[in-house]
Amino acid sequence: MKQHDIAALFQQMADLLELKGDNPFRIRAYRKAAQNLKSLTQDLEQLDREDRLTDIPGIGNDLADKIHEYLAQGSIRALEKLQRAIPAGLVALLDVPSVGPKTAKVLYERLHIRSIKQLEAAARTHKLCKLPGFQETKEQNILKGIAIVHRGQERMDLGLAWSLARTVIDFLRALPEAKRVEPAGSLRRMKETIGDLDVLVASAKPAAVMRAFTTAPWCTRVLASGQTKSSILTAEGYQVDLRVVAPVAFGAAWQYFTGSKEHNVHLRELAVRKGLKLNEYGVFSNTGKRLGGREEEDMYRALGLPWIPPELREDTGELEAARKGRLPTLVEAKDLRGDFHIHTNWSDGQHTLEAVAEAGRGRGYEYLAICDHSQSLNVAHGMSEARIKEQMAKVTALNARLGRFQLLRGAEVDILSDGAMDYPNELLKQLDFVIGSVHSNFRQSEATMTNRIIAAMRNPFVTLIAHPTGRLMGQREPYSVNLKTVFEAAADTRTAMEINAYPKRLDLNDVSARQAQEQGVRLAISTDTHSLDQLDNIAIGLGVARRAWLEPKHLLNCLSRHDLLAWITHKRARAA
DNA sequence: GCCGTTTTCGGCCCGACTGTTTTCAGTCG
Repeated sequence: MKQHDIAALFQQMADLLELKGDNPFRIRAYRKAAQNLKSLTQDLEQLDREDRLTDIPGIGNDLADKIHEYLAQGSIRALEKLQRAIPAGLVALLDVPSVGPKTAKVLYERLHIRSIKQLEAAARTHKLCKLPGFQETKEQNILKGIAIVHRGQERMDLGLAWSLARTVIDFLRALPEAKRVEPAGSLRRMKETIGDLDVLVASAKPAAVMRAFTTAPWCTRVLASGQTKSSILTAEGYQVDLRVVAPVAFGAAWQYFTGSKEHNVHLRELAVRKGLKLNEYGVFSNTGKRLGGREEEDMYRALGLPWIPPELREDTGELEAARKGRLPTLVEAKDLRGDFHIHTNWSDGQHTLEAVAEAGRGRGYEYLAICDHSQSLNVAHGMSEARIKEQMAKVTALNARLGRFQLLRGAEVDILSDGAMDYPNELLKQLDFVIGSVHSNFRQSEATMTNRIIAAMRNPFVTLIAHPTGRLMGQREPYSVNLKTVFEAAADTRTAMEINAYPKRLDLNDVSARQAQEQGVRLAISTDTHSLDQLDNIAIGLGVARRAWLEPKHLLNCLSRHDLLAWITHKRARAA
């Protein structure tokens, strides 16, 4: 994906310009452009061919030229010039908490430090505190910062982040001084990974809340502690930021603390143009009169906007949509009538068909699709043809006793290296719901992998392509596949694409799912459940779907069982 | 470097916390 490469280069240029002490607004322009490139759902090379790169928000003539230069020649001269001027290691110093561009510049100019290793050595031998503006404390803080870098704390996946957040939130909600406690930040926006947790409390006694927070059992180190804001580290090394505000300002603070930063900057710019000022305490007129802030809605209403769901607050068009009254009616939990991609102990799941059915009915679903592994996937006890026929009979018998809630007879069928399915069509046609998945030969070329998946979609009995990129966050990179081409074929063949809700997968991701929807593809959120507690991950997948601007009409899960089966039959009939 | 229902030039969000300060710069989100 070229746009991601260019986004990274623009970020790098921003870092280098920062070290150089360049115009901060110019630096911001590079960062903003990088951000917008990452969330671009159009084809960058096509925009370039059509000379429409400046249609991308934040891209003007200058950056358009640089994008074109990279696409044509694979390099950007301006970046190379910067790289020659500024030693490579210097950028890495910015990773150290408490070291910003000014500090890094002094370190380089005075002590010729150009790597974290050199910085650590200088700090340990007390060379830093001899520098102007440096003292013992700053030297110690730099060493602490280096320790944090070395521990290399990875971002939390969304599942882990929510479980930690629940611990923190439950603790704070138990405090008598806390009137209201809510998650904020990227956690509330349901970003796929979370750097640190943000929690907001409304209280008339902030000091008591702060004291409880910084002495909580899961707090092992206090990074900062003030009247309204504190940061701590948990034993696992995760950072939690707490902000305490008066109840009258709760909405303003929740809006501010939820972000994203880009959304807030844009929102505040709109406010300035209207002669208003937004901050975390409220919305104010130019005479300083307070116009609101108790509820989040106050902040948007003052600008003539409807409330914007947190998952959309990424400055990727939501403010313009809000202004025009075109915000999507996002899918909600209550719209979901079922889940697909459920494993049982017939392959590598933990629970019986009966237990799964009971859990599905207990959640108020209309259906669950039982999709155990196919014969080739030996490591996951893939089912032989005889065995899946046996399972189908079992499901049919079970359904007779279930009533309104029903299990769908399905399978997660391997897409073999050549694009063939791992069961013959005579068997597939007997199933209600067929998932096609790539579980082998991940290293095929992009063209081969793309054709392999498209071949599966052309099979009339394949309903859904699961985890379409194969990534496992922190463990396995996505395989090479041209998603745009895949989506074209998906729309053409009426094959749905999965948003896999397993927290380390989450593919399609938010940007790709939005792109798929824009190309007319139907999507499905499914949990890939192997043990019953994982059915709860539907909330994580729902977050991705909402970040992708999806409405109920875009999702298979929102169809009744009757309409779902009709949708599946349509593809099969058309192929016949 | 971008951008315009004030503008093609002159703006560009806003505040908390820290450290080293006697009024503020740097960093962070």
